[in-house]
Amino acid sequence: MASDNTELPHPAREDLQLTNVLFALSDPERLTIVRQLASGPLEMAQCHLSDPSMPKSTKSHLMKVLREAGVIRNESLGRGRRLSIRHDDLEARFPGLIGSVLAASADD
Amino acid sequence: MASDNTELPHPAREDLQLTNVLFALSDPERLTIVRQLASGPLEMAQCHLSDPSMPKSTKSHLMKVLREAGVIRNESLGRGRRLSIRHDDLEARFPGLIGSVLAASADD
DNA sequence: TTATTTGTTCGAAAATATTCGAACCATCAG
DNA sequence: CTGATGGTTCGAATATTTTCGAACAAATAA
Repeated sequence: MASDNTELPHPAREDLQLTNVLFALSDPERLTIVRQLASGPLEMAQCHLSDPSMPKSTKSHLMKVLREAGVIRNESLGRGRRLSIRHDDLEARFPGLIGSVLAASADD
Repeated sequence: MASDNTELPHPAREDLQLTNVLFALSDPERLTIVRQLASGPLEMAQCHLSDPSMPKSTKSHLMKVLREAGVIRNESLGRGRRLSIRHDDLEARFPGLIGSVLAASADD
């Protein structure tokens, strides 16, 4: 095959926009996702939402917003997806930001 | 007069929600406002937006979102309004957050 | 091959946010 | 009092997000 159809587009580090990142993190459901990824990469199927009955298309959309903002990485892995926080890129562009958000969201 | 009609409601420190704060900061125009307040309180009339022709009702609405999220304080002062960042409250609830946002937004 | 698991994408409906004029209110100057 | 300045609030139009079913696609299991 000529191209890998399963890889999704990710913004380059230098294209990350602070307001996009803040917006992506400003939704409780999306923040829940990011918190689960804080301790390390996770397969999407193991990443649970507050509402377990949420349709997969909605879950996919939440991931899309986070990915397009540059908050998470979404790679094809076997049958599913491997999700991870783009720590290095976020830290390089917005030092301390993701850390303070995660720390603040810890005590809820 | 029995009550001061000119004072607007502000959420208490313990009621500040991280996602509300992130959302308020996720708009470029609102972030511009907050950046101007970073160096100290400002009278609203001296707080300029990127678009100088923006109607005052729109400007007032931007301030409302920031105030209701608990990011800024909006007090009546003489004929106008005195705006300030709620540094202490933000720092108490979300340590380091506002600082990293301001630092990240500095180099744009 | 066929079926199952795991997700993405599309399109339309519903929910939210934004924008802005008009009306209104308070303060200060004259 | 009258007018000018500085701002809030309301309502309606517009724009953006969110939600979710249906259709599709890739990888694995049987």
